Amino acid sequence: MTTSTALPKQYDPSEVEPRWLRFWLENGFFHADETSPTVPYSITLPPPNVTGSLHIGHALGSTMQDILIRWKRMQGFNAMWMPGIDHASIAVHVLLEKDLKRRENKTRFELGREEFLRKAWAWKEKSGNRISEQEKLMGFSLDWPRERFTMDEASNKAVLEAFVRLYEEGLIFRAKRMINWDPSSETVVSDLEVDTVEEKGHLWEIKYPFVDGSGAIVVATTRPETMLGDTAVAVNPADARYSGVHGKHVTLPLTGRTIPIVADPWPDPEFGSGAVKVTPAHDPNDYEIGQRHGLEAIQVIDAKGRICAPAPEKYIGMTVEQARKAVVADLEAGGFLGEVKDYKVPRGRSQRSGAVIEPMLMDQWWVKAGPLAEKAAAAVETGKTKFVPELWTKTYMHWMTNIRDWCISRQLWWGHRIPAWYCACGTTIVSRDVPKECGTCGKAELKQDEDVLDTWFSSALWPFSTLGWPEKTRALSTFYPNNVLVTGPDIIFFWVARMMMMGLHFMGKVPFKTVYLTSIVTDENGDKMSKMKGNVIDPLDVVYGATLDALLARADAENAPEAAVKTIKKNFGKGIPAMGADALRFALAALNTSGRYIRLSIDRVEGYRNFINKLWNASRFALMNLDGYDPERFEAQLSTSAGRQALGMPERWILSRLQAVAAEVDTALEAFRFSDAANAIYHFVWHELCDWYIELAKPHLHQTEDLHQDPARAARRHVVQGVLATALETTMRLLHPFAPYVTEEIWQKLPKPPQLPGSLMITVFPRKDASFVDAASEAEMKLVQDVAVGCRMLKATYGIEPAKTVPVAIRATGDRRDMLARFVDAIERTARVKLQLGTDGVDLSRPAGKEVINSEVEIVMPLGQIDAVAEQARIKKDIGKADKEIAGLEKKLGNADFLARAPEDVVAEQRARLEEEKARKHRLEDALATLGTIQ
RNA sequence: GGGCGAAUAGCUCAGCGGAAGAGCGUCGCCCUUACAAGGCGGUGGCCGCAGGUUCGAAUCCUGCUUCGCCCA
Repeated sequence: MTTSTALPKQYDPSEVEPRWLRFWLENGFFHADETSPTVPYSITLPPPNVTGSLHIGHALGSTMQDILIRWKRMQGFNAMWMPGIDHASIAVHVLLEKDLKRRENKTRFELGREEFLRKAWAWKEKSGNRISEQEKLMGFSLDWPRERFTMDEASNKAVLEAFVRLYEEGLIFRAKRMINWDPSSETVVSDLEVDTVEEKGHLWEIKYPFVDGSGAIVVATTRPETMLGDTAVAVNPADARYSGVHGKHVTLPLTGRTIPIVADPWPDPEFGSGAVKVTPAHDPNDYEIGQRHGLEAIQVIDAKGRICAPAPEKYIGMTVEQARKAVVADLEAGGFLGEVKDYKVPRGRSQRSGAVIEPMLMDQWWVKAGPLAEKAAAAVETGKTKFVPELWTKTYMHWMTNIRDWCISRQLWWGHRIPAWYCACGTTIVSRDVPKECGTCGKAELKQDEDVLDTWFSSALWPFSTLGWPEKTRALSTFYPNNVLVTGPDIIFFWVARMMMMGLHFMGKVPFKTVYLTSIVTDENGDKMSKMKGNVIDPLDVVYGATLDALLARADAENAPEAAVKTIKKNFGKGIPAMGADALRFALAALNTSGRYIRLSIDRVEGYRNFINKLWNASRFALMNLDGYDPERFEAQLSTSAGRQALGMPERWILSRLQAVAAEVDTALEAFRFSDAANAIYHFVWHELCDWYIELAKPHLHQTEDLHQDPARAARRHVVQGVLATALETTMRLLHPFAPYVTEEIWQKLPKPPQLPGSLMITVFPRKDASFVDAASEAEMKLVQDVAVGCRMLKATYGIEPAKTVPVAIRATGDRRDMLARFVDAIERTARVKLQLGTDGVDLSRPAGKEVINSEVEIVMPLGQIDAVAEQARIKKDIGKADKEIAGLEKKLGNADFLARAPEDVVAEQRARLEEEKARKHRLEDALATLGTIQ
């Protein structure tokens, strides 16, 4: 019979997802009320970078957050998930400047600050909206009315407040120190934004002649051009070769400058000649040496990375590369050049622009990190904030205890402008508002600092600035601290550490109680995904599908290299089929084990799409067979013990299993073991509910003409309908945080008691109900399954079609025989056999397949013909296995130490196993013997 | 150079002191009226190597080998 609930055979996410997304948004289910008296549970989404679109790393982290948020929301918590976008100062600069160069062949300086910022805001508008849109499509239940941007007015207010307070407390200061300079973007970058890579270079030896004409000292360097700024030569005081030269002076070639030789522990006698040139203005180690010896720091490289005065006229204006060649040529011409060797040179490169970093001495703004780090380290040490997986604690602690001051000023335009003003009289004013006049000299002509703050400065305030800080808002008191932060381990230093420092400083409390670090998503070969490589999997392509042409067109628009195009053709030759958001989300959860990487491929997602489809079809089956089902009547029946007794074994079994799964999911999620939770549901749905329960339910669900004349059958049918509907309904709740769309769709269609809320996402998350746990039914079902599988195996072994029903006899003893007697129909149904208990009437001398289930149960399947040799081989193999087991157990039990020292229950267990295994072997030998008499 | 980790089925990974597991793949047989995005069954492991602790080690300890990552 057909009903109006007939569903398509294949689940179609594209039809389902938009409907429920709209429904959830229109009903405001994602929004949390800060005045609610219920217990809060809050997470702040790591704000995606405005330069990009949602990538697979976001999809992973955000899916885990949504799982937590939806789970806790269903558990009755006041769950709030804070959305937002990050302004990504330097990344936007790199992107816009590149674009500017290509389209208009201009630099940002030619365009001007105002016009550049206009472009940046336009970019933000477009890109920011796209990211939010993508997050919605993934089904993320973010609290959209609260959405924020790290450069909006409220954030700016927070940034000003934080800066001024830290300045007043002496924790922000301005100082001339060695910094990392990116000459391509013309800005400082922090230590963390510089990657040191070994590149091919040379080691040059240069002779610096002694002033007194007594020869020359040889120094080794990888950067000869910096010699223009040398102010000393350093040798190790322990280096006997140079003991006579301390305090002597040399003439610096090409400049004629006289510089001293100093004794300092830094030079490694093993390196080069053992003597090094010292350029305090352009090398961090040299700067240290300079500090120790009071050396002058002479800057010879300017902000654009070009040689500048006081270097000799001829080099001024050259790039570093050009100057290196020129200097080396001139040294050689002057006879100053010694040996030149190939050498691997460690070189700093900007993570963002890729430019070679120039260490420079400059005036910049700094955060004094020491005192802040001390508290941040203590908070983790005392367990106020925990890292999951725990091993990241070490990474965090190591950095916190070796903290360096944080350079926060950037010579960029897109960002929070530093709230500092300078007066010609030399006064610096740091203020929340634009100051009208100089407090020292009264002059009104004040100039604001041109620079902006490091993006991470505003990000560090994010967990509380998003909740209204510095105002004392209700939202802040309700949702701070957050319960969890979910982010990647790559930004522990950049972000997690700094939120800890700022949160503790300004709020007096840690910003989050747990930090869950996600794995890194790689391609199926374990390579990091990158557009340059062409191995990226775009989450929305997986959700909606993409043709190869579409993928190639995009790669082309992004100027992807040839190799990337090749990889795309290879990896996605047939394009990407549409998987739906649920399949991707579930895949990410199921693959998210505690390893550091998740190897994702389309095939893996496809497997989980099949799972979603399986669930869909199980529900479809149920809905086709639930006519006449009355949820209230069934609920009433379950609430009485008499009603419970009326449940059949399979019903009690599946409800018992359901409790186990609910418990597993709960404990797994508590421990952030997303894959365990997902796999528990997967296994339950596929291998218990579908493979067994539904199969056993089928005969009882069958609608027949005489049903109304057979009250017992009708009652039985109703019970089975109820259990099936209940199991599915509970499964939808359990699965909802992982796969919100399909579960909502199915749940809405399922018949259920009327008092439930209007959406699955606001129902109650299942808890294990011990009253449904039924060990006896689980044991009985195990026996049914073992026997059914044994029958299927025999059928498969003898090439009998699975669909064909054949007679089998079961030899069973003791209570097993009684048990089996009760479940004959179940075995017949699931194994497709005609079952006879006992071997009466079976001619045991005729050919038969035999399978020993355990010491008490054996299957005998009479056959017309039998390949006795093959069957003997099969049984012998099984005997071999039993022999091995027996030998191992006997050895163990023959060990007096084992008997004396192992716990009693373990010994008893091993003894029981040995007995069981011996009996099983006996049966197998019988089977083998009978087989020998056939023929 | 310093630190952190990983080596288990063909692949990806669970298990972390008392019977070697899952998913995917692979190989058979099946369009059995929920699902071929499916069903049924099978195959497949010196748990990296060498020592040690223990009655008992994939699991704890030490060393080695090989691969990652972070910091200098």
